[in-house]
Amino acid sequence: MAIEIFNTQNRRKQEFIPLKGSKVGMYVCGVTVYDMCHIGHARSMIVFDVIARYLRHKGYDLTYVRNFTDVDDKIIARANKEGVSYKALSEKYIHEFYTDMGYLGIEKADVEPKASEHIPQIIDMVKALMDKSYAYEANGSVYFSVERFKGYGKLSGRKIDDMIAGARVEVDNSKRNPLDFALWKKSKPGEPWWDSPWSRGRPGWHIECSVMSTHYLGPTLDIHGGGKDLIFPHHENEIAQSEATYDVPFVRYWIHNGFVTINNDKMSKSLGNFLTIRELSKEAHPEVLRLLLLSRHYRSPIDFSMDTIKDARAGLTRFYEMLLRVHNVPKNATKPRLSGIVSGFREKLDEAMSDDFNTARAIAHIHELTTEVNKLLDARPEVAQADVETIESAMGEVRDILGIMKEDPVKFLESMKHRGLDEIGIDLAELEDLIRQREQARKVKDFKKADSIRDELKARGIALKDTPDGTLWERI
RNA sequence: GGCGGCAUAGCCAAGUGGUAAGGCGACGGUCUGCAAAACCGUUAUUCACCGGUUCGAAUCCGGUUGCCGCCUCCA
Repeated sequence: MAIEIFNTQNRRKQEFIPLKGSKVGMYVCGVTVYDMCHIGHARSMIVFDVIARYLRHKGYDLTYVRNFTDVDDKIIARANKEGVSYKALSEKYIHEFYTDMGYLGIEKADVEPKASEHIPQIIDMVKALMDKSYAYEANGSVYFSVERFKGYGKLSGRKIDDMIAGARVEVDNSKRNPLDFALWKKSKPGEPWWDSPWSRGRPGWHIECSVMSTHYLGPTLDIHGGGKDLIFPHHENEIAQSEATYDVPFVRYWIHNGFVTINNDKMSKSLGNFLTIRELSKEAHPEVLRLLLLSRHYRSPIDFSMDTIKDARAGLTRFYEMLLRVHNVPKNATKPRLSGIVSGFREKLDEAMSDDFNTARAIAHIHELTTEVNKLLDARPEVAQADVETIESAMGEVRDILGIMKEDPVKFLESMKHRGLDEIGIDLAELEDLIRQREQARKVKDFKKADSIRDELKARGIALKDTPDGTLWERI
């Protein structure tokens, strides 16, 4: 099934046709490494991780490039404040980034370039823009002239005149037009610098992405992604720089993900509603976070709360319990029972994902699959040996595309239980003792005592279930 | 002020012209000592509001209201 992608450029879904057959080049704006990553970064990384996984699953030969911005005003400011070099600071947070990505199960990109390691290429591109009169020098800095680039504003749907009329453009006397942006910044004392024809300075923010993307993927990218907030000015400026330099379309498909909000507000430090991935890793299993962040379409805002975590946890538990059930049921069936259900599921999964990476619909299909399998096993609790492989292969597909269902069901369900136990402050030995007491009471039909133990545990957040194999517990 | 987005049941949420997916919750049932889990059934004649186009609209167009984002660093 052909993939359709919603292209920010024209706000329509379009069939995905790469420039060079099955070879696909995708560039995603990574992070500026001056602080810990938050849940908003997690969403963006997960969204593009899933897009990369799906493209590969569909057989595309993908080259995925995701950069680190490791020289920039915020990094320098923070490094100076902490009395360390910009390099030491950025390296520290790159390390933290990898820790978080590892936790979330996000695959590495094929190339992860750093701005500071591409200074010669950046200088070359600035030179080229100077030569073509798209850029000018002023006081040792170099600016891009937005008026010289005829398509300026085409991605974000803005007009230069309208923006100048707006009250919030910065005033900078060295610029010819307030919207012009720095390609090269002359460094102040105490800031990192590199020699250039214009000054000892450092690159502007936007130029690094134009340089590194084309350096690794060529002048036209199939896909360029990032958060919605990057549409203007960052991506608009990238288009201007790149198309002015190479005279070919910069990007075929622009993909932008929506924000994560908390109580419907964008996360920001000033609002104090900032949740880091590190903090969350104590609260939630990584697959729960992935499921939560993939449960809404990537372009919509997603609101984050303890309730939505709980929903995601319940959903994931349901999937693993179904999987475990298939494993545990007798393998006596003479004919496979799950093949029809599973092949239907795989088709629907592909249909959902090919429709602009609709992970929300894909997840709904996993729920439907779960219901159908449970129904079948309720009617007759047995499968054929082949059914185990069938369900495993379907879950393997889910794992490859969405990055969930990677764990052994027994281990997952156990870890969820124990994670919950710590949170509500119940000691495992105490719990097991209470369960034993209740078993004894039930044996002698002292249901009053049995029920009171169950009620007590329920009040403390533990639900018991009696099965033919004994009493099981789980957190409510 | 300019540009853009969103408004679907108690909650989360899919759905861009063909007669409202999925999950959570709630209620009834099967099962159970009773429960839980699982399964079955019920839970939006209707998609913020008002007009219009159409044989037909949650979906397209115009307007109104509310919320949000971008225009300054931002995933």
